[in-house]
Amino acid sequence: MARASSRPGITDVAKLAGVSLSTVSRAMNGNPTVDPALRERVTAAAAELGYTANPVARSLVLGRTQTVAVVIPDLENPTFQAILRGLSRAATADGFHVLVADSTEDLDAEQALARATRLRTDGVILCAPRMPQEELADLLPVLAPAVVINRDPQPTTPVVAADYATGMREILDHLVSLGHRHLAYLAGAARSVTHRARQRAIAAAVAEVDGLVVDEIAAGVGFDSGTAVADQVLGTGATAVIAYNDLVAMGLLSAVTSRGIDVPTRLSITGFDDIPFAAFTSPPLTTAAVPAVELGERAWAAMHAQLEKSEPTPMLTMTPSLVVRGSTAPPPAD
Amino acid sequence: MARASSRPGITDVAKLAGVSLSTVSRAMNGNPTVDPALRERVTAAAAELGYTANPVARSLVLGRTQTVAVVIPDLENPTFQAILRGLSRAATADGFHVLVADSTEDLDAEQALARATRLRTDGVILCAPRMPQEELADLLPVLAPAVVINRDPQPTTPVVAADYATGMREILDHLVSLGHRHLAYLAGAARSVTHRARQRAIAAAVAEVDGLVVDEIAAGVGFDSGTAVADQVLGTGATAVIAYNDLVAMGLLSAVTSRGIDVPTRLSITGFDDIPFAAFTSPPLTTAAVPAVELGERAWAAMHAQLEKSEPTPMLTMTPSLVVRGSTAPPPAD
DNA sequence: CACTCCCTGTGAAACGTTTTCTCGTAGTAT
DNA sequence: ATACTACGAGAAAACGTTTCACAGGGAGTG
Repeated sequence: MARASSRPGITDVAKLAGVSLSTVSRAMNGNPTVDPALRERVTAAAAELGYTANPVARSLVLGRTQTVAVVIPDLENPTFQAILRGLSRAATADGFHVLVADSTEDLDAEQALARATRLRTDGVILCAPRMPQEELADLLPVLAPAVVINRDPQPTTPVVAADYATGMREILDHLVSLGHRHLAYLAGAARSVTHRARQRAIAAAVAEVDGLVVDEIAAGVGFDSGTAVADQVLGTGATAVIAYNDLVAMGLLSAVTSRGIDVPTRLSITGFDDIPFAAFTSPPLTTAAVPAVELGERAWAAMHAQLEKSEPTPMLTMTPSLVVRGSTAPPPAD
Repeated sequence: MARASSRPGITDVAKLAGVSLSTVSRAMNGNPTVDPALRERVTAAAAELGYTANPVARSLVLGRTQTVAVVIPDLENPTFQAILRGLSRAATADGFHVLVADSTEDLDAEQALARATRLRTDGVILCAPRMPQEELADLLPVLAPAVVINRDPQPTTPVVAADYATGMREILDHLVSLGHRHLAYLAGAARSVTHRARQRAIAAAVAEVDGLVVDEIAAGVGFDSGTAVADQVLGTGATAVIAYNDLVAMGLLSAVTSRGIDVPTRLSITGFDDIPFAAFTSPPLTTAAVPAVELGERAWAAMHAQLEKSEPTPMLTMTPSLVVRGSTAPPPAD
């Protein structure tokens, strides 16, 4: 007999309903080979006891946990927050749970975290823009099933990504069409895949547009990185600056504005991502909108497909859309 | 013999090391009663096989999962994001995993979600500002161990909360000291505990300050709610408006600015929370800074204390600090 | 009336650990 | 030399479920 304090087990239900455990299990799981009358008795007994099957025990025997892990480099970054949000809601809608692991930008922790969380979940969605490709290639097989976000195509793992190169090109074209020829690019994470995509777009634009010059300035990925490079940016004489992301753009915007430089008349600034607050700076930020929530949803869909139908999803890329707001204008006349 | 495809089990390690399962288990768990030489052999065998104990099986026998659930009403809200961030990092630092459940403001789903996640975790941290107290009181015992965020004290469950009444009072005092006597309060979630705390602070201020009038206007909790009530706010003739939170304040700020009303010279606006972007609106927002990250950290500490030492934490409240920025000024002279 | 077949429900094994209990061996003391 | 202690290792039970293999019984058919 079970101690009264503990949660009721399947045995308790069986005893109360006067059947065997197996019958209870089948009845609860909707197995059609169980007599309706018996099923009725069982569900009644279960309801009376407030019985719910222990998911841990189920997981052990079934070999699946109904849970997936999401590894994110930085929960503070609005883009990753949006990805997590889209993913979490989509997974919940399908009856799955989400384990969230914030690697806090720690490259070493990232791997370990991914492996560790995989052990208690059915798969991991990996958002690791800075992890070296080689390391990633080693990691993915042990993580399978996995889904990777914002990386180049992988041999065996579905990738869901935004097309940063195209988004970047749209920004470049926008600035060029405004008349800018001397730009500055605030590079973020040097090792990140999305940074290299941006560089490709820049190289292509420089090759195609006569007289276009783009100075690359090392910066970070946060607001502070933007403020920190303000003087350096102004020193280049560029008439427009392409920030690595909206956060950096906002930092730069704030710093140059406080130096008395008007945006956009004296200097144009663009961001990237279109985070929720990009529309509310002054002036509001021209940026390339990355559909982060949808990225998360698609990542879940790719995972779900592997889990249920063990059907691999092809590479899926989504194109950011240029959002022109008030932070860009033609270069000053002088 | 195990099929080659599967992960190595404790039996495989035992076989390779030439010992029994029990010894492997003891060796891996650092049980001191195992001979150093044997332990050596076991760890070597484990390393060779790449063995890691199956956490699900461990959880079943140990009765703990090393995982906690966090139930959040809305992953889109920056304050909840910050709470989650603080919580997640603190829990990870202590070797725990975090299951995140976004109830998407759905009151019914909230309960079910909390109960369901509790079954696969060791406890749940509940952030449910709108759940009726009676319902909460029924729920908490079944969730135990639990920690509640931003609610009034509960009989058996630790509560970690920001003192919204005091924060509100500081805002009120700030506006009064600037000379404002006619205020508008944009009420957010009418059923939320923090709304009632704000109301108490308003009532107290009105009782103490001669001639102080505060009009309460129903609004929501998001940016759009702020824009939606702009005309209504202007219609009251109030010289300063206290928004439910920064999001609402930003919406209002945006709407009144686009109507040509200057903030703060014609109208003062205050927010609440001090979300990351409150400093970057124009003008930057005067607000009461809620230490959300720390709230999350403390919530984890309270949970951890229950889990390890089964020692209940007393009610813990943190006081928001007034951050005066550019969105408040003395009322217009006329 | 008897045999076979099918449908239901039961018993038992399995999932991969931890841990208690027990046993054997070696060392020490009388 | 014998007996007792102590310590380390193995066997087995337990965690709570699912599911396979089997048995029992009822019905249909020859």
